Amino acid sequence: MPELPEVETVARSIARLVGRRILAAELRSTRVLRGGDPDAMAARLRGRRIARIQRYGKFILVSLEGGGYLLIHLGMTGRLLLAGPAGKHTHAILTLDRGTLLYDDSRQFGCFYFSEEFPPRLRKLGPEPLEVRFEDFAAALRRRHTRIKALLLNQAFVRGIGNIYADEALFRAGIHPLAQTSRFGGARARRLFDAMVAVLSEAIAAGGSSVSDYVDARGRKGFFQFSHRVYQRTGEPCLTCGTPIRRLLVAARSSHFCPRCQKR
DNA sequence: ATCGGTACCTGCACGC
DNA sequence: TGCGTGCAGGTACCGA
Repeated sequence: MPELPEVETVARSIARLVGRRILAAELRSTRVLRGGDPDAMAARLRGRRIARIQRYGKFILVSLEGGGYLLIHLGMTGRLLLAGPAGKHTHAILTLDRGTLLYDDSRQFGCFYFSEEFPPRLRKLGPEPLEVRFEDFAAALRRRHTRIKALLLNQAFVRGIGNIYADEALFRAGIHPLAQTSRFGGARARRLFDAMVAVLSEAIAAGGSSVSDYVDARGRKGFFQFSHRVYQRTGEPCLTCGTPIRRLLVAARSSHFCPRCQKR
């Protein structure tokens, strides 16, 4: 579910937690703790005040006063909620001096764990797509030898783009998902960069895409799904030319595109 | 060092 | 009703 715009929306919806103190942590799943010991982590979280909440691509990093971090990734089905009730797939419950924070994730592809050090995983991420300079983006693009769809999904290239926004950006740029990146000239790089910035900005403004069940921390749905032009529109007419939207697998992910508007 | 495929998990929609 | 299949916003890990 959650890509950059959804995670940004969630991060904003929990921004009010800065300054709150964690009174207790109940950690139920070891899987989302990434092998950490639940009791030890709960003990490290207890009593700490939340100093800062930042988004890194699709990760949310909660910095704690006095050191230490809470690293959160929503995976495919993760939710951070400011109110209960806890359910079958609630893996973490933080009781704060005012309020509660729940982490819920049915598929358990996400994570929610305490880290003493700044998480090394975050250092391996590429730049933020809404912050990277065009010149750097274009140069990095030409250095890679792969299919553009796979590259957009590679978090070491740019961080935060997932399947929805990769497909939507490629459609807007008129680029086929199988196009080879090493052959990108300045014009195509520019179109892709502009499309990526536009689609992510618009999606953030819309509160993200609620494709099946995504909601922010206050339970509100996004509405960017109504602006999708290709994602999950297989067989429906292209909004530009009327040609039926096609679907193919790239890097084992569904890719939706218009065979007429998007050239290789 | 990069890649592309597969595994990890649960739930849902669909056809039979 | 139930069962099998395929699909789903994610990343990590395995060989080639």
